[in-house]
Amino acid sequence: MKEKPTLRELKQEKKKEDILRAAADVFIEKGYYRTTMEDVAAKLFMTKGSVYYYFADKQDLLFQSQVMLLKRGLLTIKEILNEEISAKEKLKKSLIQHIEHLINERSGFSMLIKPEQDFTVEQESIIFELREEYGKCFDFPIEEGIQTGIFQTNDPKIVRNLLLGAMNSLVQWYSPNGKKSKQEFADHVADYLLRMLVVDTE
Amino acid sequence: MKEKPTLRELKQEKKKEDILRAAADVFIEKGYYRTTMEDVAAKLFMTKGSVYYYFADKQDLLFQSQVMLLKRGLLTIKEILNEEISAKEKLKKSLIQHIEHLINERSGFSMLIKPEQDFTVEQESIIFELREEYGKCFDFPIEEGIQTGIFQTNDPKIVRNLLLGAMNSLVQWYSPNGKKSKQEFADHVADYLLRMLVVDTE
DNA sequence: TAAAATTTTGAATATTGATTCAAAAACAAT
DNA sequence: ATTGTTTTTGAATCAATATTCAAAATTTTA
Repeated sequence: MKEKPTLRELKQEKKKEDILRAAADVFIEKGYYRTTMEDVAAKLFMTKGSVYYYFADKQDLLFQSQVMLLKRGLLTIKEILNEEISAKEKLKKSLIQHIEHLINERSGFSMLIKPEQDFTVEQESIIFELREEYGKCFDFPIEEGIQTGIFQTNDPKIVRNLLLGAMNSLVQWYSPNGKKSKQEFADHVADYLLRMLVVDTE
Repeated sequence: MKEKPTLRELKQEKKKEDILRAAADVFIEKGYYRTTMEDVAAKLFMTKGSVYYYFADKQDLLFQSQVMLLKRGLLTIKEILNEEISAKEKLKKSLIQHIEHLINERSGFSMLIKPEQDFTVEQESIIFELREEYGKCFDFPIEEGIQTGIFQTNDPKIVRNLLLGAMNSLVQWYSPNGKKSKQEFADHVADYLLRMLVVDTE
């Protein structure tokens, strides 16, 4: 049943890939809704009509580019699982792998709307201030804890961001149907997060 | 210079608030780009024209509703800072507060595009599968580590999600201009995250 | 090289949804 | 009740793009 792929088919495959890469790039940079089909086409010096020859519609482009990114990430991370190393090493390597994937592709599991892309500069700076102020509410106790020695870290800023990032992700995966009550859940999550700062058991 | 607010002005204030709340709700539920001004208006049994009487444009609605949410969150979290408790207590309380705020408002620091909102059901389920597969790559070593006793947690799923959430947030705040090299950075971050699982110092 | 198949083009169409606005309705003050 | 002010309405406008499509260009095949 296997057909030999003709030259043409190979070419077509390549073109599709190119388009997907370009699309992913632009989507990541400008956000899905703000990119036009022309943006994508322009990136490859084609016209939008051409893009439609390869892909059904804009949504298809988003979908397939997401699949591509995910598959690409999966490939490398799966290799790690097969290595002959301790679970801790394995996890650490996977984390590093994922982090580098994120940094390089600038694209995570979910697409973001960055407000700075829609707001005016004044609006943007106001939001920025508020977020800073909010962040400070975590920085203060962290700094205090470092002073008094209950927290151990050389990167308070990084940890702060990790804490906030981990929490904010809740919006996506928290389900109120779990076993735990809201309070219990919040309490446990807070404990796990706190562990990032507290190394010794008291 | 202070003017007594007339009945009318009070009413107007209230209406504005109502609209902002409604807008925030719909934005959170459907995502900014997918909500129309009519959606917002309908939520309050008004017509879109009316909304324009109170707000300049859609963007303004997004901006002001974000400000509202942020300010509301700030209010409660700031109180915690003034309490007479240890830094660790303070941080924990703040974390819990933030977590509950997130759960209740279903809105974090950034707006996300949830694929389930744009994709067809088939597309959605494919993406879902891939993400699951990806997540598993972290679950396996975590489970293994729990078995062998190097990891301590009763909530591997939660921790897994926290790890991924924290990492994915990188996309938003990581700057390549920091002191650390990419590798160093990834390594440190991974170490902090690992702390969530490893309680004892070896 | 000619015919057939594939790919590209860009203008035309379609749709969606934001924004405007003049008129109507509701309201407040005298 | 009358008049002036505020608010609401919904139809009309406007703009931006996604999408289509027939014709032109290109490539492959024989």
